[in-house]
Amino acid sequence: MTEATPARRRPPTIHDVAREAGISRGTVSRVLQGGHNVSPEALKAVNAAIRKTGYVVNRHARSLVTQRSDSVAFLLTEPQTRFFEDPNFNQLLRGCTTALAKHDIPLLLMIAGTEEERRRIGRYITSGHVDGVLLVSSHSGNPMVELLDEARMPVVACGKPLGHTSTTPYVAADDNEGARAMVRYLLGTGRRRIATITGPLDTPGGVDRLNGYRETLAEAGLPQDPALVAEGDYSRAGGEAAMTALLAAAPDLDAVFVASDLMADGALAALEQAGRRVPEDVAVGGFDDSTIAANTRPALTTVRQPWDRISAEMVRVLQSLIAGEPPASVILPTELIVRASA
Amino acid sequence: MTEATPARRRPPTIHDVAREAGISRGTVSRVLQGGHNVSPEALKAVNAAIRKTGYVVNRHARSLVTQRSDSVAFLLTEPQTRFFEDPNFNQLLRGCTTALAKHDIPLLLMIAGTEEERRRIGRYITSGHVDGVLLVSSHSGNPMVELLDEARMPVVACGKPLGHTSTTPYVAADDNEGARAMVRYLLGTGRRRIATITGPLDTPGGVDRLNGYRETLAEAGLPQDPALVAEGDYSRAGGEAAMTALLAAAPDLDAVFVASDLMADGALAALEQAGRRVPEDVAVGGFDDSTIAANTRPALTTVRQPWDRISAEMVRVLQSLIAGEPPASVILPTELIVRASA
DNA sequence: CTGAAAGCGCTTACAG
DNA sequence: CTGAAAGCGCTTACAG
Repeated sequence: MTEATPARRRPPTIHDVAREAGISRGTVSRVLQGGHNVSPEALKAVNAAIRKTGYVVNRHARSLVTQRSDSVAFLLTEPQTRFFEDPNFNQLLRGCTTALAKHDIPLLLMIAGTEEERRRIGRYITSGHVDGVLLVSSHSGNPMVELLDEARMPVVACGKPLGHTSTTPYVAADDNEGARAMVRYLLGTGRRRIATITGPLDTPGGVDRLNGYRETLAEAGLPQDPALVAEGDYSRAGGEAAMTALLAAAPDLDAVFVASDLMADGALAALEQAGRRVPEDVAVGGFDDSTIAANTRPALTTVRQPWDRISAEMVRVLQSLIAGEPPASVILPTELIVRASA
Repeated sequence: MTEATPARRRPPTIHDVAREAGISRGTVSRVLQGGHNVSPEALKAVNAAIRKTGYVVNRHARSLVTQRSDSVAFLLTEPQTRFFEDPNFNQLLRGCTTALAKHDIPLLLMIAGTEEERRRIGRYITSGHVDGVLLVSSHSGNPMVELLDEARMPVVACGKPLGHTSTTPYVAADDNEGARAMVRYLLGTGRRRIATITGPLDTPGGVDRLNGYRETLAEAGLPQDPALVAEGDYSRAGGEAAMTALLAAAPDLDAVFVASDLMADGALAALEQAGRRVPEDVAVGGFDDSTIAANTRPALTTVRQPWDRISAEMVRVLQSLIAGEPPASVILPTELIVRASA
């Protein structure tokens, strides 16, 4: 209150740099673009002038002429609570932010929870305020997918978007093979009555992991018993409920493959409640290797999703899309992490 | 691959709207600014033209002349892993995103984990690419605080920044009173050997909650026993370790006030390990009322931080700062949530 | 390799 | 209340 607040000075412009370097603004700009067609002396003078003036490019001015925003939206379309409780979400968000930062591209976080938000965000995105979209949504029939597709927006999804005619490129872990690895491991430890708690069956992780489970049992010559399959919703409470249901339907189960760590944590609670020891009576395998996996009791044997690679690939694919290259999806291998629960 | 990709059409400009409405671009712009000094007929014609053309303002062009970016940075300066595991972080991030969205202001997520990131982000922010900063950092001596202060950047912190000469405005829950309410509650249930697991003592939540604990015991005429105080680090593992240490130092404790739910969850594990029943032998009180509080066993009695209000207030204060109003911090009341653990 | 100039899409005094 | 015009800070053909 006592000190006068000096107005923030206007930052130096390309004009200041040009004057300082004693050359034209066009040449300064050329240096900024990579220094092609610029003499070594000019290059040197400009760089010195930039350092001296503390020049930083004005992105608005640049964007106005290039018609690119050099920014990217990270768009959440899931019902809000779900994803904001999911430890995977944080890893993905952090990974994408970091990967983009390396290219000096800011990430705009957008949450399209309500219909109104969807409209506003749709308008914002399709008006050229971002160059592309990192799309996070797992449930099928997401209206944003169609909208973005029609607007010809470069989009890459996290996980294969289900229930669309459009073919949005995506990046995902190999859900099927991850599930197979886990079930093979459980079989290898002598388990024969292996149950599963799936993710929602309108999500790729729900479907593909269930298929991996089924195929592996079939290959081992084991029967498909409907009593051994329960659908969860990726929440802890959902995992607990599903486990309770499984114990009622198939009291003789000796293992359970759970399609997410969070649900597995809930399953552990249900098993404890039922007086089953883990892993002695029932082996429990999770999926994700999220931050909670090492903290469950017992610590969770699980399938690691390579979130660092997933987010890095999402950014890479999106940038290639923005550059006009044709789309391509990528599937990344998972890794079995053995701890105490199986 | 088979279909030709039509180039994205250039969006309509203010010029298209003006032509459509049969008036000048200046008047269109005035309508966009709120419609002051515009005749009802012109207003109507412009609005119709906007609808017809599907016009959306080009923010880059606008920012270029207004020298404002109409965007805000959400800046994380904590060692990355810490905050990305903290359930509070998600609530804060979601709340801020939603509150800003109502003003049509995008949130740019920035993570300043490494020294290099700090430098790059500092340059980005102080170059006018954002109008203000929502700062998340709890540990004292954060170098970004000084930097932003020198650059005269509008910034509001989540929680009082410690160890700075600058007086960055902040928004926080009433940590002291929240701790008092919990300890009073524990006293009210007859507990007399009440321990505490604090947050890091270079964070406001660490200090203020400890003070609230101490003051309440003193007011009740109880002695201050150093054996009843252990410092945690806001992590689950830290809570577990601290609880184990407390049990060794003060085996007769009958309650523990833990400065975060995550640490309380760890404390519950340690208590179970030690064969102490909760709440019969030891009452456990947490802090935050984060998403995990209802899922611990037993469910956690805790102090709710009003994250929705905190994030809404952070956005409000930041906007008033951007508008040139003088700074003001705000302290929000907490609420005691009684569940099963105490 | 370099400079002069046009233009990106807006806002905002300034006259009227 | 309205239009003409200047200008925000860049990039990019175009000549040379």
